[in-house]
Amino acid sequence: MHYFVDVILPLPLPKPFTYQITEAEHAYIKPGIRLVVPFGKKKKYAALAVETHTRIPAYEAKWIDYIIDEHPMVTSSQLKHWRWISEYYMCPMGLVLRAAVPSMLLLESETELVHLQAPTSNLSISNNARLLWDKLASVEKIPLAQVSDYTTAQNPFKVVQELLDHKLIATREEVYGRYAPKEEVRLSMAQEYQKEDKLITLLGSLEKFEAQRQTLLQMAQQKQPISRPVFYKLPGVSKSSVQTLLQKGVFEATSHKVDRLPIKTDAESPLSPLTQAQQHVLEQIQNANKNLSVHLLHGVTASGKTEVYMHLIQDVLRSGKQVLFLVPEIALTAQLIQRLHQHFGRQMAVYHSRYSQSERVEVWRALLEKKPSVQLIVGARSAVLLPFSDLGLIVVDESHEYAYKQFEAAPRYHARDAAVVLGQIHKATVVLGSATPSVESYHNATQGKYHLNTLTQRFEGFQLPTIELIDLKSTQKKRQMQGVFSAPLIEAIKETLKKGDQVILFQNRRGYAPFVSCMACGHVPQCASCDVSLTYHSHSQQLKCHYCDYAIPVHGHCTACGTPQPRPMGLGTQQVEEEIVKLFPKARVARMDTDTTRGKNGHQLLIDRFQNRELDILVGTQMLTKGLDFGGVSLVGVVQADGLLHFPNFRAHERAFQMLLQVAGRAGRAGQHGSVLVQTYDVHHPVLTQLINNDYQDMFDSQIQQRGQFKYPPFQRLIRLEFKHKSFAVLQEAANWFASALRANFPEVLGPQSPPVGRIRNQYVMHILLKLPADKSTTAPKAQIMRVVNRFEQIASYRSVRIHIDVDPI
DNA sequence: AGCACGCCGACT
DNA sequence: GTCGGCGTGCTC
Repeated sequence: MHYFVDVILPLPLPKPFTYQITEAEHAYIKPGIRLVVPFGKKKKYAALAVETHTRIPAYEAKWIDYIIDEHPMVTSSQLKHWRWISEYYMCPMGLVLRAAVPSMLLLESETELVHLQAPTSNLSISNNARLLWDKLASVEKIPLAQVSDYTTAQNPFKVVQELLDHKLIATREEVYGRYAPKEEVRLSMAQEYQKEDKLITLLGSLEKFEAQRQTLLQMAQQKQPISRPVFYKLPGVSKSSVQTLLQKGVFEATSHKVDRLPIKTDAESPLSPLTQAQQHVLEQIQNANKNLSVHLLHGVTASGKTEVYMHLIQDVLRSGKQVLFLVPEIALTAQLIQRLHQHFGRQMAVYHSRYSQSERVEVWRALLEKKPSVQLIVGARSAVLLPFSDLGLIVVDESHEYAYKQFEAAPRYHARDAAVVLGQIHKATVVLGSATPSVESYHNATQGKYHLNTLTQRFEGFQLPTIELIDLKSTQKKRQMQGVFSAPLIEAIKETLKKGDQVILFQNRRGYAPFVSCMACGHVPQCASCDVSLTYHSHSQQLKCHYCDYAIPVHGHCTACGTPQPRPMGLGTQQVEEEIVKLFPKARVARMDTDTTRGKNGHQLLIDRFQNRELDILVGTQMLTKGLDFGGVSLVGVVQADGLLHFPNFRAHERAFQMLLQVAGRAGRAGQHGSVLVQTYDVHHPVLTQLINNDYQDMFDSQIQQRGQFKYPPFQRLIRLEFKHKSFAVLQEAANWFASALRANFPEVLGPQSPPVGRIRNQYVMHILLKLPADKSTTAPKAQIMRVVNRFEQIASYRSVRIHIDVDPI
């Protein structure tokens, strides 16, 4: 009898691969266990076992090398969920595996290992592990493939994993990677002065130096090294004395890696009581029919959705079940995470792609072991892929956010939809929260697919800002403009600054990217590899492409006709910033967009400065809209709303409404009355009317009517096929072939057409959009598409055309 | 996705 | 004559 195991390799392969195993291995291997398998001529991969069997394959199966795990690293419900993602989003399982599993758990033969110092002296590791670790101490780094040269262990991968788990070695990328763990400086008394007599002598000699004496006395009370910032805050401690004592060698400073989430709070503060309205929603959700477990929580700004979430979470945690709390982007959610941490710190872990590999692995393993310290997971998109075993509740905060949809690389999944499916698998309650729900979600709620819960009351003392439109057509006619600012907006900024309040200016750069145009011939410099105008960056004096790395210095002369001084055109945040600085030279102005927040803590630094009132005016893009609470802002100016309204996408109006309402919500949070001024050329635009009336229902009604009329979601499902090739002729022919092949099977095929940017990195791009009925299963149509893809790939001349499929594109 | 194999241009 | 460009096809 021959025995086989089917495995998923972390590669874009269409199906599992089959390897041969012994009878004993057949009895041992369970789905979810990792195996090391040979692949190709010399590569080795950690692969995931999904099935053992005795069916002899048509090819000669290779033997596996090793079994890594004793217990599955992936749970069966997790596999089920991954399969759904793989099938629904038409993406190979291997890529779901890649997206889900921290790379440290998917070691490859090239992975380089480095030796780390032991944190503690009493190690409980196997003999083989200790021998290998000792040997590794003498070399700088070794690739995983060569580990077998350093150990006599039968299963070198297992030994490596053991050392990784004990943090005795690390993968090179982790050590030198972009996301090095945060360092914290800790202070302690130098060894010499820890003896009481030495200390007393020293104190005596410092009689004339009261500050140093006080500082020293404070340190003498510390039983262990203390974090420097914490020490500074203690009574009697002076910063300069600490410096002096460090120089004298009385204190010692050591640097430690710390968890990004600070102190695990011992005393968790109790939750604040709910209002009647919140209590009502809470009970609605708790007492709902368990067969229909998805709830849309439509709560207006400042209605206290978070309080409801917290009570739900507390309840589920007490029942012993796990909770997943999804946020659109961790970096912009610091305030919320802090609040959750105050209440649930002991049971909570944050999971996020910016966390170090070892932190992610830690969370993964802790979840597998069902540890109470990770009963609540707060995370971005990829947290839906974690090994939950007993989920009771999933909260999707700001569920309308597009950041939940992965669009750059497969698997192109929508975390909100994946969360709904995950909830079904675990029979968990799913709460989708938003002040401006997506049209799809709200439609589902009105159709009875989701429960609808609404919160319309705001906190006491909270007033919604007044929203006013400024007609740019008329202010321009009356010559009431200074650059991009109208007289009423300038006046309002002036008044706000006079009051000592802060101002936010919002300019959505998309669709209005500033470019350089020659005044004489109108020439606009283009990217050499993409079909876009170059964007002007005044700080670096460069013209940059936003789609690739192409950049050229700004010439004093037009490259086409030689006329001096090409002029920047269009309107971007940078110009808004420059103009505001000219108009208000005394104001402290900063800009927040992807250019200024590149760094790891870029956002946070700016947000902190703004919150601490070190800035008066903040200019920014969408980034500003994400749930930030700034107490001092009483004016929000939208520099030009038109770019948002006329975006060529069926979701443009919905998006504009969401974005403008969110940005308006930044004005006047607690206690004070704020105002929002929206500059536009189109004051009668329905979205702007809906905005000033704060009328979500009207926005929804008009959108749902249009979506029905023009056959868009939620009435139709969209699948977008993207084709890329360096030859436009080949691409066009291939895309045309594909479109006609689809038309033979499907009634609604749009395209092929070139997207707004038709060439990126020297590759031409074409799209085909397929519409499928929303009320029928998409399994058969998707299989049909894959058959067309297979036929397509049989044609030699099309073979080099890359196809990407995006299900439910945004 | 990698990576080896293979067929065509710019060099010693 | 070779070195190396990247197009093509395979990996159980």
